[in-house]
Formats: sequence, structure tokens, C-alpha cells
Amino acid sequence: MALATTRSSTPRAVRDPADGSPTHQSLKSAQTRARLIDAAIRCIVRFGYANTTTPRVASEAGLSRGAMLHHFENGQALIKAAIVELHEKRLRAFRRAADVGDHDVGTLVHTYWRQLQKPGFIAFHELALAARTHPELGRILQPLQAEFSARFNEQAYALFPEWQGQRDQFDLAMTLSQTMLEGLAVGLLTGSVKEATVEPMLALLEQQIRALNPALAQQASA
Amino acid sequence: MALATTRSSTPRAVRDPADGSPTHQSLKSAQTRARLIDAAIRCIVRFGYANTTTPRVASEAGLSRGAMLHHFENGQALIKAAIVELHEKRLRAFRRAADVGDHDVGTLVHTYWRQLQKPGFIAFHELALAARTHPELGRILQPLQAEFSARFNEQAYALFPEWQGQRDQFDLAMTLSQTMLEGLAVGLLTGSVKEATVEPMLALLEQQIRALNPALAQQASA
DNA sequence: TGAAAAAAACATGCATGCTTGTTTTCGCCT
DNA sequence: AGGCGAAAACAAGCATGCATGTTTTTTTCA
Repeated sequence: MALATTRSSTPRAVRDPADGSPTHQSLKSAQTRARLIDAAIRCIVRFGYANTTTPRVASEAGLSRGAMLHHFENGQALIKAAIVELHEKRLRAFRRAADVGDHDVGTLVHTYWRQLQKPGFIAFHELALAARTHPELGRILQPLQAEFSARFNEQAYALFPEWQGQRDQFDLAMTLSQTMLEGLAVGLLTGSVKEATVEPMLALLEQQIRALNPALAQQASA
Repeated sequence: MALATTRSSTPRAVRDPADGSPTHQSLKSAQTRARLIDAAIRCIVRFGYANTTTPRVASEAGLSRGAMLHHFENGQALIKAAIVELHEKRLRAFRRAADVGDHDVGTLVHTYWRQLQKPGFIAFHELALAARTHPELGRILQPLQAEFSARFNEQAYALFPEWQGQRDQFDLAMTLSQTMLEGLAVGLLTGSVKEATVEPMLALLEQQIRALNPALAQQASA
């Protein structure tokens, strides 16, 4: 997706009638848009961001390219929508994970790890790396990434009473977790890490987190 | 670089006369080839692999596109040469680091970390991620990556008497280091990690490595 | 019937490999 | 020794393919 620097114009959104009742067409339109966004994400995962072209996305969605551009104006608009969708997916998954009653460190680590195994992470990493050399993409991605990071850390901190009053240690543990787990995930993606070493790494991370908090230290580690 | 699936033909290498003495032409040719390879790597770092086109590389090298294709047949041959060059750079850097007399854990961690800060790592990561969706690239990259990994681990194991007889622990420490440091480097690249958190992370890694080896445990950690 | 959705047709730009042309260097041979 | 032919280094142009956005036509449905 070349992400041509075009003026972002008329965001051809679904417009219901004045009374707000969704018409048949507006429903179908929203549904088609969703199908296109999903197709875009699938393409990014399967072919990589660089090879995610408009004809491919359209064909993946089972639509003509013309129909696709009817809904999205240009490729950039579609990518932007896909990013927002991915972001919201991430937030939803985080909320779901936070709702789990069990706040054991090991469970948390494994939950986060499972998140990174999903296709969404691949797509995000593809986009994040592409953004390095594509300012246009960076401008879209950066604020969302910051928002997620802030919300994630804040919520997590509030969720764990064991860390109260040790914000620095907690932040360190969070950064450590993100770094290790994402490093592991990227390593798997690029083949520099073998599948068999994943579990030992998770155990090591868990152990390290416990070591950072005296209140957790006495609990057994795997 | 589209990496068209073309038959790899005549690897137009530099051929000296039978007596092996380098002629003026062969020297200049080798030099030009090196300039092209360097230009390719620079382009990958600056524009990303996907935006590394043959005209860009040629212009970066200060040559015409025709001249470039005279030396490299097609884009793929150039990329392949660039990968090999990067691989050898990595091996050389590793050898240099191993020659340092001081085998302190902290020094080693920082030395490895400094390696990952160099442009070569960016290029390698770009290529590794592109290889995920580009089998052609993967076939080139994979064996070199395996060779480096094996050589790296073997040499490092021989270099540290403190770990003798604890191969499993040692391998774990190596994987941990690679995962953490590469995760950190990628995090910096994609903006998901702040510069300020790097040093604390390195300290944490160092501490964890010491914890894995009783012989190192008594030494002070930062 | 008329507006939105979908499809098709169109025009442009760029990257790729290939081919042709020009200059420089090398080996050889009288 | 010196010039001649071959080959390599370099440059430029050509044709193809594909991705992009724009415009026009057809279909669908309230």
C-alpha cells in the first residue's frame, strides 16, 4: 500500500437518516466496510504491509476495487481505519484480560503472551516497522500507541495492590514484560528464536517480576 | 526491491588473470561492487526494504542504473550480496568483541547492546521481517542466521569457563540476552520503548544472567 | 424512479529487466 | 614499443507490468 500523500477528503461514513434509525443500506454499508477492514488486516498479516495492495485487499474481501474505493476514498483511508480497528481490538482484549479474577503473575504473563501470538500483533508490528520510514503512517500510529501504553499501565497499576507505592518498580516490571514478550514474539516471527525456548523464557520473566516485588517474592516460582 | 523470481544467472564476479595478480579493472570493479552493496544497505536503513528500489540504490551509489545491473544482473543478486556482507560484518564484530580481554558480564551486555544500535541491525531486522512474507529472501537469510547463531553460541561457550558443564543454563542465558536486547532494540525502533528505560533494562538483564550462574552470583550487580 | 452500491474502464506514474550504445582498460602481436 | 582488437565498465533508452486514483457505467433496492 503506497500510502500516497493525498488530501484526506470526505470520510464517506455511513449516514443514517435524521432520526438515527439505521436503514438497510447503512447497515449493509457498515458491514461491507468491516469486511474490507478485516481483509486489509488479513492481507497485512499474510503478505506484509508492503505487499498489501488495493487489488489484493479488494479481492480478499470479495469485492471489486471500484467498490472498495467507493467506501474508502483511497488506500490510506483504509489503512487508517484498519489501524484504528486493531487499536480497539487491543483495548478490548486488554479489558477482557483485566476482568479475569485471577491476578497471579504467571497467569498474567501467559495471557499477555497469548495476545502476542494472535495475528493482530503481526499486523501491528508490520505497521510499526513500516512507520519508521513512513512519516504519514507514524502520525496515525503514534498517538494510538501512546494512548494504549498509558491506559494499559494506569489500569494495570490500579489493578495490583501489591505494587502500590512502588510505582518505579512497577513501571520497570511493565517495561521488562513488554520488552521480553515482544522480543520473544518478534524472534519467533523472524526465526531467531526457537519455539522450544518460549516456555523457559516466560518462566524466567515471571521469576524476575517476582524478584522486583518483595510482596510477591515468597510465592513459589515455576 | 521487488525481488523478481528470476533465474540467478552468471554471477559476474571479478576475475583476475591466471596468475592471481589483481589488475586495475578487477580492483575497480570490486570497489564499485562494494560501493553498490553499501548503498543498498544504506537505502534499506533509510527507506526501508520495501522502498529500496534499484534507481534509488544506483543514485545513492552515484552510478547509473545500467551500470549497476552490469555488476549485479538483477536486484535480487544485489540484495543477496548485501545480506552476505551484513552477515560477515556481524561475524567480524563478534570476533572483535570476543578479543576484548575483559569478560565481565556487564561489559558483554553493553558490547552486544552497542552492536544492536548500529545501522546493520536495522537493516537485518528489515530483511528478516520482509523474509516472513518473501520465501525467496528467507531461503537466503535462514542459513546465514543459523550459522551465525551456532558459531556465536559455540564460541561464547568456549570463552566463559564459569559456565563449563552447565550448557543448559548457558544456552538459557544466551537466549535471554538475545531476546531482551533485540526486543529492546526493536522497541526503540518502533517507539514502543523510551530511551530512558534502556539502562535499567540492561542492568536487569545483567542481574538475571548472574542469577543463572552460581559462580557469578557473588559478584556485585549494579 | 432515483439514489446508493458495485463494477468496469481509464489514465498516470514508477519499478523492473532488457537492449543498445559509448568509453575505458587490458592483453597481445607484429 | 606501440597500436589493435576484445572485453569490461558505464550510460541511456525501451517495453512491460502493476499499483494508484479518477471517472463512468451498470446494478440493486427502497
